[in-house]
Amino acid sequence: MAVRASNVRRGRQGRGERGGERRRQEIISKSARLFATKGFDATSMRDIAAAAGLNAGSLYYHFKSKDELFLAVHSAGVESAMEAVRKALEGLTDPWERLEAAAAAHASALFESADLMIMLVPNFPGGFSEFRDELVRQRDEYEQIIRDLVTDLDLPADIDRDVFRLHFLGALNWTQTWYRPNSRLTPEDIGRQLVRILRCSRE
Amino acid sequence: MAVRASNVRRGRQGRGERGGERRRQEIISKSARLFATKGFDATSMRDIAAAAGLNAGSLYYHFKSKDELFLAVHSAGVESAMEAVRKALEGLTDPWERLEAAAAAHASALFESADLMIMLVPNFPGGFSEFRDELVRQRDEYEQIIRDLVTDLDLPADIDRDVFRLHFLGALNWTQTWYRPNSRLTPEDIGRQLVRILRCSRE
DNA sequence: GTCTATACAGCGATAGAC
DNA sequence: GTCTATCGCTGTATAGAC
Repeated sequence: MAVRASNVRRGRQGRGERGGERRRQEIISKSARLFATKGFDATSMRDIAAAAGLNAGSLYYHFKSKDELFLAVHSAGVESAMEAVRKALEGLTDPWERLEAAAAAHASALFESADLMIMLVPNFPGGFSEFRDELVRQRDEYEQIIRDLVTDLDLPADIDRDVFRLHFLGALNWTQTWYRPNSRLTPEDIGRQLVRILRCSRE
Repeated sequence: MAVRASNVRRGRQGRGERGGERRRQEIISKSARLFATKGFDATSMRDIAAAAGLNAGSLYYHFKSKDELFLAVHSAGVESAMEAVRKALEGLTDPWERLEAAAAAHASALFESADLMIMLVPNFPGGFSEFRDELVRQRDEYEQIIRDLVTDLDLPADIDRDVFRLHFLGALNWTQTWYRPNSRLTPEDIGRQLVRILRCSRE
């Protein structure tokens, strides 16, 4: 049975969670950046330890395996994206405006929000049998938000809403592959452009 | 200096290329499937050897390194996609019709064309300093075809054609992540739907 | 909670027989 | 052209001192 996302691996230490939790967050953050840059397989625990200023063995005090660390990173990334999108939607009522705000927030989260991304997870690492369900569950929760946005859209009858949503998220996530900062466009611009492309001349 | 794509690693054996070339193709094909399924790093030369019915060491008669094998797979994938798209464009003149045909061909190639895909290559494997330029060159050659298609489109002035192309290819390539055969839609359907979404009410 | 040291598996690649 | 055997290295993960 899958674990609740936010409660994954908590409370190992007796009660002194003050500094330990910060350390844990630091590891997650550094791992996220490395996973996103080099890929999961190409990132070694030694790399992560070096980035976080620990020795390799010490990581295993906080996470009992590399896969579990990945799960924590994924969880943090999804949660951060959900929060960003929810916040961006506040007060907006026009369906296309809402989609545009979500696209901008998603794109932005992909690159800027601290270091947590991995929305993508093109193919989940290796076997991963134990955590696969939990990863899928996390992603589905986020996708539901987008699904609702698409439902509210006024689309021609011959457009499949599922395909629309998947292409929408696909284009967005793929930006990871080609977008580099210090371009003339910000991530927000990229997201908004996408919605303008999808929206076309409609009002 | 980079090697010509099609001539990469040819003519090792004296002149008996009859069976050897078939073997080589078989290895490329099986590798492509494995790379696409498990990722480059997670696929070992032993995996490939097993899939191709060889022993691990024998692979190095055909390819002098794993990176070089990847290059060959990538090259075959791009060339196959280019051919499919070029063929699909034959005789078509309407810009949106041409884009739709290209999308269908691209999506189809991603899943069906033998087993060569890896259009994607989200981030090229590891260091790859030696082959990187050649990989980028191969991809650029294909992207130029799409670029030309987008140039011919009649788009509103506020739509950036580069962003349009990248989102278009992004959505298409991302299908790899979610599409599974025996869905109610074929890859061609997915591609055509995408163009219909982009096209919207425009004519 | 972090360190050092290390076990042990799996990788890419090579050598040499056939 | 393929096999077997193996080298050297790097990876994850663990044990035990501090």
